[in-house]
Amino acid sequence: MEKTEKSDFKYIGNKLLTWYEKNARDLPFRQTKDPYKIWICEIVFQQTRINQGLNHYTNFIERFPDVKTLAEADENEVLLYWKGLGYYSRAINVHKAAQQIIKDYHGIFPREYEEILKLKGVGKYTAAAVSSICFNGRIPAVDGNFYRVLSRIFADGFDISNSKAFNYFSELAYLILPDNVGDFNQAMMDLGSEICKPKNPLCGECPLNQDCIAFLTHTISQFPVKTKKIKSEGLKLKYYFVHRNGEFLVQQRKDDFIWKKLFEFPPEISEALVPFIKSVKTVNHKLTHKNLSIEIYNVEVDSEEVWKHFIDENDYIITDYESSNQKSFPKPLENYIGNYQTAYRIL
DNA sequence: AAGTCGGGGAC
DNA sequence: GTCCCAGACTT
Repeated sequence: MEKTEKSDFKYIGNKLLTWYEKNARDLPFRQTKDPYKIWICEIVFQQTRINQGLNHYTNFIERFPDVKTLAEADENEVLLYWKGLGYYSRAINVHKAAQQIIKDYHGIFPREYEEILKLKGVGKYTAAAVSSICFNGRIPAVDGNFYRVLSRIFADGFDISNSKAFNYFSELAYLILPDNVGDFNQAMMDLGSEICKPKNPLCGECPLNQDCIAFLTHTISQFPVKTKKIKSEGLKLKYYFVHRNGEFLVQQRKDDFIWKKLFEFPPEISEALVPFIKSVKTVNHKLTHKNLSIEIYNVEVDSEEVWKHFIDENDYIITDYESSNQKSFPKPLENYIGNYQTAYRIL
């Protein structure tokens, strides 16, 4: 059996580039090769749809326009700009990486793939993306789009949930890799999100449909192959919204679990203080969006004396509706605060 | 090699 | 409801 030469399928990559010249999405980060901006963009859009993260990206770049500004910023302010995006370790890591660039690279963004890879929160995908887009690195930025597009083009049944999928589909990507790898990587993103979609792909409009084995054999629905993952058990959380005269108590989470370093309401209150609270209302916030249910006890404290007890005997932080905007809360709690603020102002 | 981390949109 | 998204990190 003759070994397949890499150049045999390179025309596919070139055909994709031709399509990309006419059909590239007009996105803010497409007009720059500043490695800082491309890096931030890649981090923001990890596991995140473009429409969902665009405002965050724009605001983040506006507030932290370069490595130095980001490195010198306070971590909580970085988290504030990440509010609502999810995967908050990305914000923590991106902040650390900026300091890493100042310390280890004299503030100059590293050009080599291996060096970029050393940055906190930067994995093989992101390193490849920055390297190819900003420094002409010849490395495919293999992500979920690559898995899907390549498995269809080659009608390849390799399980994309397999840990080895990254290496496997990297090999396939090299088969079709054209000269302009930076544009190629972005073209694969656009093709994957606009044409070669997970469900109901628009094969009729696909520039590669005559090169796609799955399309030609009418087996598109069979690719990619992905084994199902067992979903974890639902998470139940309980909070006390302890408030008085428009002020309420919060504390900051650790970084070892969900919602890293975000602010939350007290998850418990001391038994001794229970008799002194004015009223307790249970509000069932059915934030079951995933498998998450949150129970919030609305605790209004009547006397100044008891209120001070709460503060003195715990490490809670007093905040109010106005200044809570300067802290990053999990989305469900942010919604709760917003709703309660409305009610408070009306009453 | 498997689990985990958020939130939103499509279906 | 389920699935998926410009993945990386931990164990």
